[in-house]
Amino acid sequence: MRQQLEQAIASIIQELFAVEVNVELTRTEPKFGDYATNVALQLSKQLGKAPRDIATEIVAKIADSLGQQVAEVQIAGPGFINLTLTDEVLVSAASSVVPQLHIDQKYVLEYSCPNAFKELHTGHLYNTIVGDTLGRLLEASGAVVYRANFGGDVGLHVAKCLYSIQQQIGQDVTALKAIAEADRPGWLSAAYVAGAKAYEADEAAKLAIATLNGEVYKIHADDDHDSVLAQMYWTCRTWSYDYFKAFYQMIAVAPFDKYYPESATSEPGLAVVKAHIGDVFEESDGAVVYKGEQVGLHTRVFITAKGLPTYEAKDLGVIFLEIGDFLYDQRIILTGNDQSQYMQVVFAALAAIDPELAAKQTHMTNGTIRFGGGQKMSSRLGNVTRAVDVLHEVGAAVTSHDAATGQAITLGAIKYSFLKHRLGGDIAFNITDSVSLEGNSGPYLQYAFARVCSILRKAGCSDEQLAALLDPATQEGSDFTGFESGERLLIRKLGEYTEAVEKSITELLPHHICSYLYDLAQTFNRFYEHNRVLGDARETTRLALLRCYARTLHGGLTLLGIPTPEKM
RNA sequence: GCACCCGUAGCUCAGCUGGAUAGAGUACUUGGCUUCGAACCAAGGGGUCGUAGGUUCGAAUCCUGCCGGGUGCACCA
Repeated sequence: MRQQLEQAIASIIQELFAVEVNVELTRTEPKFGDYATNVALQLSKQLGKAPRDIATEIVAKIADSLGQQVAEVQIAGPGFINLTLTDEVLVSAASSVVPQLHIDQKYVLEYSCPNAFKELHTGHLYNTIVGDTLGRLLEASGAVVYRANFGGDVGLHVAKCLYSIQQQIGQDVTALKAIAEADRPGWLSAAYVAGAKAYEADEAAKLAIATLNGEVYKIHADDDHDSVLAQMYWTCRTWSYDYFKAFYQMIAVAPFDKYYPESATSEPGLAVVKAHIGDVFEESDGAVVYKGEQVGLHTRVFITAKGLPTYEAKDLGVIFLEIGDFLYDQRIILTGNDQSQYMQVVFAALAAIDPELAAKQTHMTNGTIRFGGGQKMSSRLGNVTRAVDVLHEVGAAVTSHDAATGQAITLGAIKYSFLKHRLGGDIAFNITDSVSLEGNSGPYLQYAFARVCSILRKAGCSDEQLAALLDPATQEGSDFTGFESGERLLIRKLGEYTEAVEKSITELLPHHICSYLYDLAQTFNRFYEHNRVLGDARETTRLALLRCYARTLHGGLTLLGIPTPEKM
């Protein structure tokens, strides 16, 4: 709709002044109209005319030729052209359709990426929720999305954990069977913490852990599933992955299509780097490095002097594994923003190896979660907050009638409080504010939805009708007639849904949808406060507005991955 | 030292491909439920958009310097 108008105005200008111009219609305050454009101001210098004179000529033509869509057109201020749309256009714009911007494009989305044998913390929680939502946005816009999860299943952290386990159970693998399923994550985590402590405090332990580290690599190299250590390792690795999967299920995110354990990426990573020593990489002090300075970056080691692949090489390895597995058009990797310069070097090296593949890479970053007082959580400081703790804390603060609804509200509160911020910066997470059911929060929107459902039911809408209404596949009807001013504000706001979603999809920034939905809910609440629906002479039109609102709110929340209970 | 990100109301944040009086939430003050769900709505105070310049008809938005905060810079992940 907007694009159509923009093009129409562009061709009017072409006709009048013989200039090519990109007309941009922006939403404007209701008192000015529905859309505004500043083309007249932009053209002023080029045409050597006063902006208002240019606007006058354009406006006359618009009134002439766009009468079907534009009810009113005015010039305001220094030369803005303000358009007021006809009611018919407003109605047709108010659909909860998601623009199909990525039809049949294949995306690999890599996010979450926890290390096996370790606990999921708040950073994983944030990253996972954002990654999941980006996936939903891409899928809704027609893309095929493969979700990949790349995590460390080898390395010092694993050895520390195994060391502590050996201290506890010796060589008795069967002792692992005694640990109840529910206790496994906590038990592993405790083992890691104990192992890490021993590593710091005890020289003998440090040595033993270093040896274990090498042995774990050997388990992979030999594909060993029989030795005592191997049995211990594989058992605990499985526990770890089971724990991740259970957690993802608990926070209701889409399952991952594939896990790429770090152990599987070493070999392909090493191979790629070694194949390009000389033309891309060079040897330096026994290590293989990429000299980033040549492209304005810094030098990084890809293979250590001992011949081991670093994270850099493994990251290259996973890129090649994923293109082999999925033949993607685009790959998006989401990590903490502390990795942004690191990733630039990896991508620069990749660009030197395979420019075409490098062009398909996008690195997106999320900031750090900070808790009250701006205090950063870190495992080193011992104040790291586990992801499950956040769930429990928020869950405890939610009061609800039944468990399922309580869980929905908990997830809504957490997800929304993460997603509403522009992606990239650090965010302050305040448990009290996030569960607060007032203001710009997930529960506010959930409540708004439950409320409109309740009204629709009262108006005679059966469960089946409601379900059909909320189903995106259902064709939207429109029994609207002309609007009163309050109704018009609501239908106008409903029409902005598609634009907000489009913005979120093209920029891969979910927060635009959050802002929009909050705005929408507020607009509705204002409308509802001042206008009677049931039993009113305008009931038919107003109920149609309510249905459209319910559908839009539901669609938006679902797109974000936020549960939409119909009662709460 | 070099590089990247950030600095908007007391607090938490939108707005940033330049455009009309800089917006929300929260907190504070006040008003509105015998009437469709008040987890709501309405009203009020609260700002030199870090700072100094520059570009422009026009800057929170673009450029430069400075101040303040965060992060990253060779064999960890």
